[in-house]
Amino acid sequence: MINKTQTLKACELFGDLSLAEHSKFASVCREMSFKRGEIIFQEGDRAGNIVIVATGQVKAMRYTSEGMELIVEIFGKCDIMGVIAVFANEPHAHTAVAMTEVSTLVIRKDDFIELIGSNIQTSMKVMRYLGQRIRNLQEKVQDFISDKVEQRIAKLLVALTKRMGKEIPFTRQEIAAMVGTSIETAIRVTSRFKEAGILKSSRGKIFVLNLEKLGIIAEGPPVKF
Amino acid sequence: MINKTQTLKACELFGDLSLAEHSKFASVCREMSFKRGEIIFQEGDRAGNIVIVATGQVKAMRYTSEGMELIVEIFGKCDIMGVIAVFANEPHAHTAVAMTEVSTLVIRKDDFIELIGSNIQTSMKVMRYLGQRIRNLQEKVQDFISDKVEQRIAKLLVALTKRMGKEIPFTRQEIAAMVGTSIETAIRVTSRFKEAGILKSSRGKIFVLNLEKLGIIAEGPPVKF
DNA sequence: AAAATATCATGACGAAAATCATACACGTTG
DNA sequence: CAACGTGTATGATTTTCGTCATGATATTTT
Repeated sequence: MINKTQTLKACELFGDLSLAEHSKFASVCREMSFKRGEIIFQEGDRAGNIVIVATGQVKAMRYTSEGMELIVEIFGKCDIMGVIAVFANEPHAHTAVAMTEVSTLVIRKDDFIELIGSNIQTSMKVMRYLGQRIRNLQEKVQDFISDKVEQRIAKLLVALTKRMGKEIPFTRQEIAAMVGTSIETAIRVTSRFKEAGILKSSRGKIFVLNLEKLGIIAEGPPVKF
Repeated sequence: MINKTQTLKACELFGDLSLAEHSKFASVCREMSFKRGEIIFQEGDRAGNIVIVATGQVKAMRYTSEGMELIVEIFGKCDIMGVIAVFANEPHAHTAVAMTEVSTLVIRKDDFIELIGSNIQTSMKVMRYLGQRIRNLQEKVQDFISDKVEQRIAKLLVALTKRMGKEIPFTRQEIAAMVGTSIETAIRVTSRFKEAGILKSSRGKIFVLNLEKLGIIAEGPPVKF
C-alpha cells in the first residue's frame, strides 16, 4: 500500500502545489501495483492513462525483428510514463514492464490534461521534466557513439546504484538489453568486474562492491593527446 | 530575408494562434541568419534565447575527449533550439552549428516563457513537440542498439532525404559524426552505395538516386526464424 | 600561382564484440 | 523425481569496424 499524498509530494512535478491543487490531483489518481514481469502497458495500446512510478523500476522495451530484447528507457521513482503518447495522441511506442515490485499512481488522460492545463506552474514543470528526459537520451546517444561496452556497462551500474542502491536486481540479459550488447558480452564483462572485486552476483542480482572503481571505468581511459 | 509571420505560421507550434497572439509572438522575435559553419550558440553558454529554425539545417554537436566530432541532433525547419536549456535554466549542453545557410527567428528567454505561460494551448503544443523529440531520440537509441553501421547510414540518408530532398549537402565526416562511426567507414559505406547505383556524390554533397533501395537497406536483413 | 588544408579513396592490420557451441547450476513444474 | 526452462559461464571462430598509412583531388588561403 502506498500513500498517494506522500508520493505526489515526493515527485518534483507535483511537489510544491497548493493544498487545494494537491488534493485535486490526489482525487483523480488511483493506485496500482505490479509484480516483477507484469506488463503495465503495451506497445500499440491506446494511451488512456499516464502512470507515475512511486516505487520500483520499470523498463520501456521492444523486441527487434530478430527477437532481441531492447530496453530504451528505465523509469524509477517519480518518473512519469505515457506522457508522450498522451500528448501526441498516439498509441504507446513501447511496452512498459515492471522490473521489480512496482507501485504506481495512475491518472486518466483527460484528467491529467485538464489538471495540467489549469495550472501553468505545473505545465512548466512538465516541460522541464520532458527537457530533462531529452537531455538524458542525448547523453545516452553520446555514450553509444563514444563508449565501449565495458564503459557503458560501468556507467549503467553507476547510474542504477545511485538510483536504487548497491543491490541491482537485474539479469545479465537485461543489462545487455540496456546497453545494447549481447548477453554473452554482458556476462563476460560483469565476470571481469567480479574478478576485479568490483561486484559480486547471484542469479538475477548484482551487488556493487566498489562504486568508485566502477566510476573510473565509466569515465574511460585517460585522455591521450 | 525571411518573413516573420510566414515562418511562425509555418511552424506547427505557432500555426493556429489567434491573430492577436500571433502578432504578440512576432513582436518579440527577431530574425537572424547564419552562414554554413557559423556558430549559433556554444556549449556552456548561458541560454538567453530560444532559436526557431526557419530554413536550413543546424547540428547540435560536441567533441569527445578524443577530439572526435559527435552530432547528437539535427534541427531543421520549425525545430526549436535551446528550449531545454531555457526550461532547465542551465547552460547549453551542445554547440549549435549551421550546416547550411540558416535563417532563424530568435526569441528572448523571458519573452518566450511569458508567451508560453500566458497560453495553455501553446504550452500544450510545446509539450507535444518535446514529446516528439523524445520519441525521435528513443528511436535513435534503438537504432544504435540494433543496427549495423550500414543500416544506420541508410536510415540517416532516408530521413535526410525526406526532410531536405535528394540533394544532401553534408560531408562524409558529418555523416560519420551523425551515425557514430569513423570517417573511413562512412566513406566506404557511401562508396559501396555509389557502386550499387543508390547514390552519387561530389565533394561535400550526396545525391540520392534510389531512395527505395536505401529504405530496404535501412530496414536491415530479412527476418530469420 | 604556390602552399596549405580539407575531402575522398583504398589497403593492411588488429581490436572489439557478435555469433555459435557447449556446459552447468538452479528453480519450477508436470 | 525427472524434465524443462532460465540464467550463468567459457571457449572457439568470425564479423565488423576502428586505426594507421598513403595517395589523389579539390578548395581555400597566402
